[in-house]
Amino acid sequence: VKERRTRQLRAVYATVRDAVDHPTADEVHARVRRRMAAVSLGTVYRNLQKLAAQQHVRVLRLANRAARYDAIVEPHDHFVCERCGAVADVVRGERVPAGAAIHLTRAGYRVRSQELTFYGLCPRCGADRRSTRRRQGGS
Amino acid sequence: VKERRTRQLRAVYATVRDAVDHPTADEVHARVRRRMAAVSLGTVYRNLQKLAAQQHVRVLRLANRAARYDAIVEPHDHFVCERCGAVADVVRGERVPAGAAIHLTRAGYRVRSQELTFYGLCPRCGADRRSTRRRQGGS
DNA sequence: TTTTTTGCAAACCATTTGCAATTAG
DNA sequence: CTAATTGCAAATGGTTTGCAAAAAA
Repeated sequence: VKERRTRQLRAVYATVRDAVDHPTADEVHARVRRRMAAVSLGTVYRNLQKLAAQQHVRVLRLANRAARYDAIVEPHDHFVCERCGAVADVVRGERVPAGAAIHLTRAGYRVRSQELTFYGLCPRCGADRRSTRRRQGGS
Repeated sequence: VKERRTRQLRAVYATVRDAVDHPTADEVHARVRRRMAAVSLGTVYRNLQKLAAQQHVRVLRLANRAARYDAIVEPHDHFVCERCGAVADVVRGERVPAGAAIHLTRAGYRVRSQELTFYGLCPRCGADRRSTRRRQGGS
């Protein structure tokens, strides 16, 4: 007997899958709690890493402190707003620089994956520099 | 009166500048200590962030836990070995995907910087999968 | 002298872990 | 049944911070 499909696991996955804002473990925890009572943060972390190991979610470690989770596992990039912290998915407009990868491969490196992240200001924060709230609160 | 050029600040900067392995704050601390007695870790952190604010060093937050520091501030990418944790600089072989950036710009985002990181196995770890030490210890 | 910086230790925050009690299969 | 999972709380690891003493300018 192994690999159980617990209520908690399902809830954690559903939460990440339905989120559009790349929530942190804490945010996932808060959202899961709104649907079912008393799920511990530790359990959320454990399920999150289990899902990551199974490739059902991707872990994003951007400039920020806390890791963020993304249920879209297909290759794509991200944009991080340096003002409000929001993370957006970026459609890969053209193939990422094969040049560097080939360079590495020739030098004996085995490239397994790559991550491209853009930093700057999102439309809301870039528009005018006063009237923006710090975060789009994870309710 | 402001912005003092202390022995500690100089030592921290010199250490990062002379390093080729993108050391963590802890590693910088250890190396600084070899040159001058009793410098506290807190001071190393403070100086590191001061240098970062002045753009004299770049802070790298890769998949690992601890931040790493790089004295090369010109745009370039990195490769992270998933086995030994080593970080290597990558010469940007060809222009980074202008496509995605243009896409973002058109959508109202202001792109200020970008970071491309490759993950995989470095030559040493990829060669054979047994005889490799976990880290290239910072002597 | 005056103000920044340091050292130290405690505080913090995100994440992990040990263990007894639950629970899915 | 019984091994995997949970909840809880304590432990960890990286980084920050308050404060009095030390040292640049």
